[in-house]
Amino acid sequence: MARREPLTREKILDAALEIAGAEGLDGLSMRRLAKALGVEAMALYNHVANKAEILDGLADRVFAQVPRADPGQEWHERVRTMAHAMYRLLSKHPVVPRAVVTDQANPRTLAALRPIDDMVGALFEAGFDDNGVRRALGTVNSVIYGSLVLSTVGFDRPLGGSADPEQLDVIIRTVNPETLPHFSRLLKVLPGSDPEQDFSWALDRVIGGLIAESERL
Amino acid sequence: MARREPLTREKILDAALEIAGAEGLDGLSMRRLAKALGVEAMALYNHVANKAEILDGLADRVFAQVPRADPGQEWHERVRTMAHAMYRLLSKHPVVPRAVVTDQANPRTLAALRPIDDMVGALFEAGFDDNGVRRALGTVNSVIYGSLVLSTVGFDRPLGGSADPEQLDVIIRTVNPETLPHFSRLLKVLPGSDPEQDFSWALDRVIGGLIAESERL
DNA sequence: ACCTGAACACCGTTCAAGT
DNA sequence: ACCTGAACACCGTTCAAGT
Repeated sequence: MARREPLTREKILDAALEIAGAEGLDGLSMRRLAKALGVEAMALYNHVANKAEILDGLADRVFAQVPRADPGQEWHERVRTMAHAMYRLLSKHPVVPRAVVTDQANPRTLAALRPIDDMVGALFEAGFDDNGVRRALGTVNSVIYGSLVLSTVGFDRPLGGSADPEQLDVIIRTVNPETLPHFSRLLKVLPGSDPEQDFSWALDRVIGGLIAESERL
Repeated sequence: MARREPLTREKILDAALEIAGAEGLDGLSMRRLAKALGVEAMALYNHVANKAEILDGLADRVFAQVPRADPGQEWHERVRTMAHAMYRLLSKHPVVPRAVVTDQANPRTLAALRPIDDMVGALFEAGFDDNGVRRALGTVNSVIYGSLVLSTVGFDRPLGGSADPEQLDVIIRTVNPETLPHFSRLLKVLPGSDPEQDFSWALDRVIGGLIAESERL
């Protein structure tokens, strides 16, 4: 009846990542997590301070998987490669961007901050000054996180999205081409879209803008 | 002892916007809202179906305040003006972008969709085809929502931000210039930044990218 | 028509008690 | 050292009952 091995922080994070993957951030509760580990909720507090520490741990794990940039590449190639890697990893674990943008997770281990440091390094190499790098980093981060959170929401794939074709159909009949002519035209091409490809397009527009700006320095 | 006037949907939304403004999305509960209105929580259900309908109502109200675009302006001026107006309104009511990106709100009244329709119209005028408009809209939306949610989070203003200078100080001592050289250099210019100005810069980079793309069509 | 009380099925977290 | 039971202060929502 006794557990063979006692609980550990690592086992808790393993289970948390799995539950969050299957049931989303809202499905990840201390009680639900404890049940998956065959334990009472309060046992978790022997290994983590609170729920925030668990979410930080998940974020740390995911960010730590972003590969180092190749220093041989040009700065804008490095930015593109890293932004892509972050997007792909975070889209595999949507709980992390969701926790980050709602301020529930705030990764701060060295491994988690390393990718940001590399990205900042690339932007300094582009010739931006301190404030320029802050703005450029903010721009890239906005596109990464904005794309991630909006792609899991009925918004830029508005009011239904490809996830629920039946509801989309209702919207198509609801949105009147007389009152919302452009938007209703757009509804036709929302189902067929690939979020990662659209992110890639957005990122290229942003990096194009950064290159143009860096050439004026 | 009796309330002079009975509860209405409008009064509920007024109170909800005020509570959310003062205490954030997490502070806005049905029980808390009812208390502010001098009523029991269950009374709210006579006027709204559920909490989601309240959040939709808040989003509808805010989006409905975005002014129409001036059809005399060039398409990219219209996109810039509208994106700015949306950013400024949404930053005044942070509960709305937060509810949108977490899928708790999904505005769908005509008044709320009108600004998007205008934006889509401007992008069609730029010469993009259906899929191009979808990607361009996604790019602009990502920057708007990404900037909004990250500016209220300890992230692009990382690990503390200007909101808590004491914690920022701790981070500056924690982030070792030996291990995170670029990032630690950036920490110095995070406190002095203005989120709206940084958004404006990001938006100009994006619109620059869209203009360049439209000229290749 | 509108509101309330009691209840259901949940939360995160604390604390004393058990082994 | 690690885990549990009971409790506290919350959630959103339903439903029968009151006026």
